[in-house]
Amino acid sequence: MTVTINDDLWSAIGDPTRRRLVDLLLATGAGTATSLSEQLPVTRQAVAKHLGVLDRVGLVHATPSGREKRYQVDEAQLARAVAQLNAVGDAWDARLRRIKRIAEAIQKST
Amino acid sequence: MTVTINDDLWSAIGDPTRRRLVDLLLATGAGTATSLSEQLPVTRQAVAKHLGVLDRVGLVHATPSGREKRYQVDEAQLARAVAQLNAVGDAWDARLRRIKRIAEAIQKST
DNA sequence: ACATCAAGCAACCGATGGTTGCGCTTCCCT
DNA sequence: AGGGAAGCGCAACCATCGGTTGCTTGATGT
Repeated sequence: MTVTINDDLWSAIGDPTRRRLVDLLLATGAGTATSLSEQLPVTRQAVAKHLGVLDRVGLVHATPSGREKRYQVDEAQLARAVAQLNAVGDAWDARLRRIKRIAEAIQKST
Repeated sequence: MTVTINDDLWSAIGDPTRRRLVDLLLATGAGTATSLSEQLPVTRQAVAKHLGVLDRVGLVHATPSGREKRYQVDEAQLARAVAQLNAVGDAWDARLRRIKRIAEAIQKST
């Protein structure tokens, strides 16, 4: 039984830089492309692109304020993403436990 | 507190096709590039490449047998990957709950 | 012995993560 | 009020990656 997941959402958080971006936004509450890029080993433009894809999948949400553009995490969408992570993790975990159980049963019967 | 994770392992399971590959291998126990490609919407060569990266990060393990090359999941490594999924999920979940708690406290105090 | 099936190269293509460089708007400071 | 600095957006470019097609090579089974 394959877990049905939204590939867009998953691959959004599949990128390590974007994951760190989400981490930073969660830690500081909000940030701009420039402020975030100062705490990451990539340029502002790269951060801006990542914020773009995070925005597109709804994980993050921007509010322009003068010459700045503050981003912050969309909590509901992030919760959905976490749920998907858990779903896949649980499914694989169940498979692993089942395999182990069968393996033990075989071992016992020999 | 950022969760320390192995980016290689994560981005290995970040790709949707590779995730389905792992699913298939878990479901059927083992498979070759050819047999797996028959159950996926991609060519054998694409599957072979994916099996290559899964092999490189140790999520999967090949045993050549004649002209075939049977792959199967490395359970220990997959367990480690699942643990990382859970770690990130838990960290974000904790953050979300904390934000919600603070938000409620602020609301109450106004 | 020979056709067949599985795997391995190699070249190519589009998308993506990253960079540099430039221009434009908004702010702030004297 | 004017002008430099700050922040953003756009464009071109490059390397890597997921995917394809085409061909070769090696084991299998009649």
